[in-house]
Amino acid sequence: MPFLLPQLDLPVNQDKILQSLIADNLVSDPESARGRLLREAARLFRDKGYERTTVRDLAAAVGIQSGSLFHHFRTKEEILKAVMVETIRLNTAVMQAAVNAANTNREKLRALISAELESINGQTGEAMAVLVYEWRSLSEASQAEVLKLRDLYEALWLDVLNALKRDGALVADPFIVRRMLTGALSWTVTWYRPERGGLTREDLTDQVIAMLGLSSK
Amino acid sequence: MPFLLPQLDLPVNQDKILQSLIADNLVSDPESARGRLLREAARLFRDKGYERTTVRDLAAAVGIQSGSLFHHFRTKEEILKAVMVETIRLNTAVMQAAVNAANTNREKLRALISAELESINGQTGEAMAVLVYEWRSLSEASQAEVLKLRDLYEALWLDVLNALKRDGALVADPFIVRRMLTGALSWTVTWYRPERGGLTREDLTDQVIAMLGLSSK
DNA sequence: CCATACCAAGCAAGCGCTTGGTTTGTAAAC
DNA sequence: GTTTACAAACCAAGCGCTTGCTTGGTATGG
Repeated sequence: MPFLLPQLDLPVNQDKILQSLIADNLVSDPESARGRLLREAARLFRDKGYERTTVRDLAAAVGIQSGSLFHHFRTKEEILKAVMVETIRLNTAVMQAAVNAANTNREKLRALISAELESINGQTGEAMAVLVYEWRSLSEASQAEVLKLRDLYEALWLDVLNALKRDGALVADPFIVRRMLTGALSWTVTWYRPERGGLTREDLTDQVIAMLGLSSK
Repeated sequence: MPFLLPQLDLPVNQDKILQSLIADNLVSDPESARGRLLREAARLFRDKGYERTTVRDLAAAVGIQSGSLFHHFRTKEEILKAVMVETIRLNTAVMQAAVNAANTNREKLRALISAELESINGQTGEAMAVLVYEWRSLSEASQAEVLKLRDLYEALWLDVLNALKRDGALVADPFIVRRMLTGALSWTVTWYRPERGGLTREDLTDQVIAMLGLSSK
């Protein structure tokens, strides 16, 4: 399957990937007016939900009047869509790089799990939570657009899981495992607090691998 | 730990449990005006989200005027809370019965997984989805109330998982496994469609057990 | 007779978004 | 090097509508 995003050098350099995407106009520069708004929007949408977040909240978060928002975006929903689209673009590129950097299928899966945990609980965490939990606030037309991008992302996982199934390392169905992992990993956003508590992201990755019965064998 | 809900006969009879809870005034009769409203509210809250669901929507769903709602509930939020509280009461009782009906710890875990999948994807599915995904729409005071009930529910899981850990059947940390399972199982509501597709609930339970490396050994 | 359940009407507040006009950054024209 | 031109970015004000909820009154069943 052809993959259109640029292939990047190893090891995974998240900042380099970001710069590349900004250059291609696929993601907004976080320091631009648009980028700052999207980051604040992601935070507000996650904290209060899309519906409870008003355009006045969004405007206040970046220090402008509510009406001025509509100079940058035609509707409030367009802001939500932009958060989702840019997030999924960035994360697909990062995950792709993580997979490329790994050698065995086991390592690839570990890289995917670790990278997704980082996506969910790191810098892009707010936006990832929005992507997962505000899905139904998007119009159907927008859902279809985002879904196409999401399919690319999911293909990364399924390739690796299918390979592990062929190897005999995985017993359960790859589709189902991926769906279970989607739920399990995205749910960490509700309870995992790496800053207070000894569990590092790598520890958590180990736990997931152990849960799947794939520990270092 | 004392458990205050009534212990019921085996095998698990969901209807009997429901009748018992209705008698104790812990859950509304689904055929009463209040019960019908709560069922419709759960459906609407899940489909459109709490915020997008208006009191006019809720009233129309049971065929009354919007103002008349406030004869039964003081605020819209009280409706959300009632949906959550009654759902968690019912499901705790059902799960408790399911655990009691099983003999080994492996069977108990299987019963819990199967029962939670039933809760999420069966009759009470709408309400369970609301319980999971509309949490932040509750005021903090209400959250604290519901949290107490949820702790009872979670204790059921942790007892079984801790026992499996002691047996050596489980490698990963019980707390983490439970949280992963919470995410994974509740996420099924977004993709699992038992009616169209060969995968039965028992099949899905098998897959989860297989994923955990606990298959019939 | 009276509480319970409801209706018809509408209020105050907040919502997304529009409008008309002003400031600001930039770059060519002189 | 100042002037002119012009679009992008923003403000102040508010419109039209929907929201959760209230009010005063009317059926209905025991």
